[in-house]
Amino acid sequence: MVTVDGMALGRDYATQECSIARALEVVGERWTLLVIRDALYGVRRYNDFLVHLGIPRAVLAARLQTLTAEGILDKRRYQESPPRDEYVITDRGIALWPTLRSLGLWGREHFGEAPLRTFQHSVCGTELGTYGECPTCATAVPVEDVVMVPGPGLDPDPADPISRILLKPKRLLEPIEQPAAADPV
Amino acid sequence: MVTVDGMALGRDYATQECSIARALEVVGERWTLLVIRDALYGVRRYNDFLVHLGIPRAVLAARLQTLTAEGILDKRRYQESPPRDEYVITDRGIALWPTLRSLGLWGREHFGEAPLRTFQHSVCGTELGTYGECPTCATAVPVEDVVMVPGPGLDPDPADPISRILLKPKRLLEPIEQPAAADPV
DNA sequence: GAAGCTGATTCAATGAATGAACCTAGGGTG
DNA sequence: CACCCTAGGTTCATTCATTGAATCAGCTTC
Repeated sequence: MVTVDGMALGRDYATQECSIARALEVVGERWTLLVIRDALYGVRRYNDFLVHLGIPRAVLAARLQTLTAEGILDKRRYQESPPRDEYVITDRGIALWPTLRSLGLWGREHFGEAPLRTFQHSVCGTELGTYGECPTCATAVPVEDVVMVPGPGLDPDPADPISRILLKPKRLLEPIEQPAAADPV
Repeated sequence: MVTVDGMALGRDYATQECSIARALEVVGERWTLLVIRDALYGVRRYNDFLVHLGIPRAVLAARLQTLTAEGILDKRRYQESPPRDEYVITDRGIALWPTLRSLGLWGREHFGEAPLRTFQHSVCGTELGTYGECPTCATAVPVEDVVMVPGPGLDPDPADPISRILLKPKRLLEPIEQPAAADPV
């Protein structure tokens, strides 16, 4: 019975007086930032996260709950019969875009061979800078004005349906289109 | 086959074709980003990381080894007798500054009460923007021109000596001054 | 030669992640 | 009604990572 309410010593970064440590307590767990990335891409449903991330179900359920509790995702009912919920990213989650943008750019520059996806300003088509700004327009670009454009490094025939949908250019935050009916090729 | 040897399936984010996932495979483990943060603050020695982070020794050793192998830290000898090594952040590690800056700002804005530290452009004193740029000078600020200034939210009498040194304003990357001799109060 | 500093490694106990199986509630079809 | 399907989970045994304490090794100073 070593239970301590909230956060126990040794399990978090409690001794760190630092906003970075604070942030990492919220989004620093395994899978969490990838869930937020997917939410920015427009993924909203349990099953879509599941197949796109290849995450264990138990971990996904735990992360969705934590992120909802932290105000990063918003769990909302999108149909009543049968009752179905979706997880929509909030402003607090959207505010992580500069972090994810710069992290992705770092990964691409230092570890990527071919650019997998580029992110462009929908107004002018310029690729975004390090933190998600537009070098051409010299302004911060609202996340809803960012277009994700798949690059040549992507697998042209991925296994899961969400990756297949993400092969087409797409605005961030825009919900991914659900396949209307089973219509096998 | 996107497999990179050294990473086993299921333990990493191998199925993710994404630069963010790639980056998180390198810096996404527990403690790793805090080690890099400390390295940016000028921490270089095993013992300084140890006492400042409150990290288990085994984990610190593992992280330092991984980060050195990934080219984020550079292990170099700083004295021969007795042989002593220090871990100095590389350009690849410095390139993570925008990520850490935006993550810290997010943590402060959404979870922090009082600003713990501010980061200013040494040339003009302006607080940096989201990704570490200077709004006044309208330029990207090299990390060595960033001054970390402690804020009012910090514990004025922290336990470990590194935190005590970090109570004074200090340029990033500049190595922390080692206490010359034991001089107890 | 005893003690100290630095930079580690080893080890038992705990906690988290994984993957497979199972569960629930509501629909749709025959 | 029986049956299968889908969406969104929970449960559980196994594996893996983290933790904190103890120990170690090289070198120096007293």
